[in-house]
Amino acid sequence: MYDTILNMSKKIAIENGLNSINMRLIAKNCDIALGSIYNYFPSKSDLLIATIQSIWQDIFNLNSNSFNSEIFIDNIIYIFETINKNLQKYPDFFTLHSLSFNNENKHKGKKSMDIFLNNIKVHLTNILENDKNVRNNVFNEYLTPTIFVDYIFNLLISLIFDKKDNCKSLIKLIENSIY
Amino acid sequence: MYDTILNMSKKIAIENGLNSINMRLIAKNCDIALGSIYNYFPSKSDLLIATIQSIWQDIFNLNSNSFNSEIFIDNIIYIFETINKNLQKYPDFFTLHSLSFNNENKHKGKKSMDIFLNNIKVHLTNILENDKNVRNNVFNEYLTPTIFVDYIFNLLISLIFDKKDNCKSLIKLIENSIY
Amino acid sequence: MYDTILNMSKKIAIENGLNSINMRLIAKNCDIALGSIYNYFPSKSDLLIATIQSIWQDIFNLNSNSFNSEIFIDNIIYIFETINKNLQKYPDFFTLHSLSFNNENKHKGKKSMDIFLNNIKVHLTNILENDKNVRNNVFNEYLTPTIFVDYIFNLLISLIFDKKDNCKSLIKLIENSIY
Amino acid sequence: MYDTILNMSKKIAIENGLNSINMRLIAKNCDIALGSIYNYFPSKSDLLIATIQSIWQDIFNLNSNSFNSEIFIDNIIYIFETINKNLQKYPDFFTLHSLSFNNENKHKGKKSMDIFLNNIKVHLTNILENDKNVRNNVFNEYLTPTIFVDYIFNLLISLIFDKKDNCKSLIKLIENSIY
DNA sequence: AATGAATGAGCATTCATTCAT
DNA sequence: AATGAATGAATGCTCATTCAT
Repeated sequence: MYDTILNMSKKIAIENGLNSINMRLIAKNCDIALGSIYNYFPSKSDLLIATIQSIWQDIFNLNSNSFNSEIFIDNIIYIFETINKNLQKYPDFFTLHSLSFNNENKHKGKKSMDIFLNNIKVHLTNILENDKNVRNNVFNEYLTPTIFVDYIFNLLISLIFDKKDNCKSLIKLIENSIY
Repeated sequence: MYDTILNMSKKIAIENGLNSINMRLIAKNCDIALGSIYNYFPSKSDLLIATIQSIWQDIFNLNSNSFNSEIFIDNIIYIFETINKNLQKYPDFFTLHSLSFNNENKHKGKKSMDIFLNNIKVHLTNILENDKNVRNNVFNEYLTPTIFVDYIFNLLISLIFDKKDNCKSLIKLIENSIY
Repeated sequence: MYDTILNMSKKIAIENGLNSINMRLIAKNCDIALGSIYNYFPSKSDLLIATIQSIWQDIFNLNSNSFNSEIFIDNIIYIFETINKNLQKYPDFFTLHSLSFNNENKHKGKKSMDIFLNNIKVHLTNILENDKNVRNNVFNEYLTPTIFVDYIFNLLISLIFDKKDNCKSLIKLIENSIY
Repeated sequence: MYDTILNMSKKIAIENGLNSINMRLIAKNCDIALGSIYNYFPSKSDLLIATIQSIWQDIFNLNSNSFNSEIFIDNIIYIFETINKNLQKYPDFFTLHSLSFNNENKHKGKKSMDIFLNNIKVHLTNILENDKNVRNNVFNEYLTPTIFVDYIFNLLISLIFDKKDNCKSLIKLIENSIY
């Protein structure tokens, strides 16, 4: 039941945007009583947080085991392709304009999300730091490996959102930057 | 009157977030009648679009004349600093969690915004293409100057949102990438 | 419109008790839109307070001018009869089990009510203190005229609530006590 | 189990008011299943009635044996002091704004309550009627001993609700009235 | 152009009660 | 007897929009 509700919430979010999620609609589409939702999610806010997290999990379904290369650039390609593959489950994903939390839920939701994404970033940073192909003098006190990974991750997400089918331009940028 | 309404809308948006904009509140704070707003903005949606555009304009208040250097990197620094300066008018800007449009308004609003930002990007691209310090083989069929500018712009905005007080890490990235 | 709503609220309160007041029912019975109520009463709580106060006012519609006797006992009779007369407007008054405010509204509502009732009590106390028929040694440090008036008022209300058609027993008690 | 539920209901009623009693909360605080309550109390209404009666019983825990004086006034003092002592178990008693029943339960609940209180009143009336210190001509066809006891009882309750620590003013009133 | 009262669909949330296990 | 998930009517409140004046 928990999953039924959550999946319906995800479905609605993806098809019509987060703002169109409302408890009545979910109940109706799940063919359950309105009150039943509250047995599993104490408030709409909680359901929203669970929904967003679940969508992110679906899309960023990468476990550390998957990073099978010691070459930074290969991992980026792997991530891009995995995400794109995962996104096939979400053909309407891009009407989902904003996966960010609103002000109230920011504190509750943001934290667990950041931890989740951070694991990937830390892993990437480790690989980058041990990548022997990186040329000298690429990093300094301002542009650290951590910040560089942040930047690349940021651009990667943009590519995804822009529905690019490859990340070759980003790869070229990385090559220019560090190899 | 148009401006009175628009400015109040901006004020509310910046202080409390886009979602807290509502017609009644604006009318009340402007000391005008609720119905009067509709003489200037046919719907809330239109007011929202105008509000967001105006905020962006305030923040990206760069006219092409301002780009006084032929060095790409100098223009980036100039943009970063100008935006940061403009932002001093908006001390609560960052409670404005999302400046994006919702589903309905997406089509209406996104377009004019893109045109606006595009002017800056085109200008930057021109400068980049004529920057003689750029090393060879930096661009290819995937990573074009246009796309590169997109990327840098993207990262620039991130720095702003993250309240960074300088863009030295981004400059270093650019140097690594193209000089 | 304000009065339409208030009167309907009073009607419902008197016929079915305070707890059966709800915004939808009032709107429906008034043949107006639910939202319209909120143009006049910002919240149910405010409507409730206004309702209770208005009922009390209707029932205790005594102005100081009406106290035309210098004899304490005559005023008590006058008050009893006036209230009973006013109550004819409220044949179902006694299903209104409790006219007290709930915890939340207590502070807001109780104050103005107390001021209202207090005026009558102060007036009665004045008359009592100047009533020359009162025998000696009736009051002491514990039983002051103010407290005595409180007591008598209290019993008067009980008589009203018990639908007594006269207050002769109370008069006898007063006579025993002070004359 | 019956008592566990009843006591929890009393606890909640006294700490937060009758209106905050709800079946879920009681079940949770008793660490039993929601449905189990219904094995002992067929409806919330029944639980409410039992709760109110039990609170009254706790407070008016006077058995006839306790009336050990033949002097009416001594019994009043005894009742006042006993009630005040019993109330020490209920430090938050006075947030319990109304111990009366709502419309539906009125008929069911009021009756048994009245019988309970009536026993005390009858007893007091007996004592009053046999109190040889009572002066002549105190009672007549309107003010009977029964009604007088009603009055005094009424005022006694008021003193309790007003958190008075003694009933000396009431005693003085009684002395004035009948001795 | 200006006004602002009226509208009413829409929303989150509560909670007594039922009933299959 | 005990359980607790499921129910769904009920409720207070919001707010974009309309329209007669």
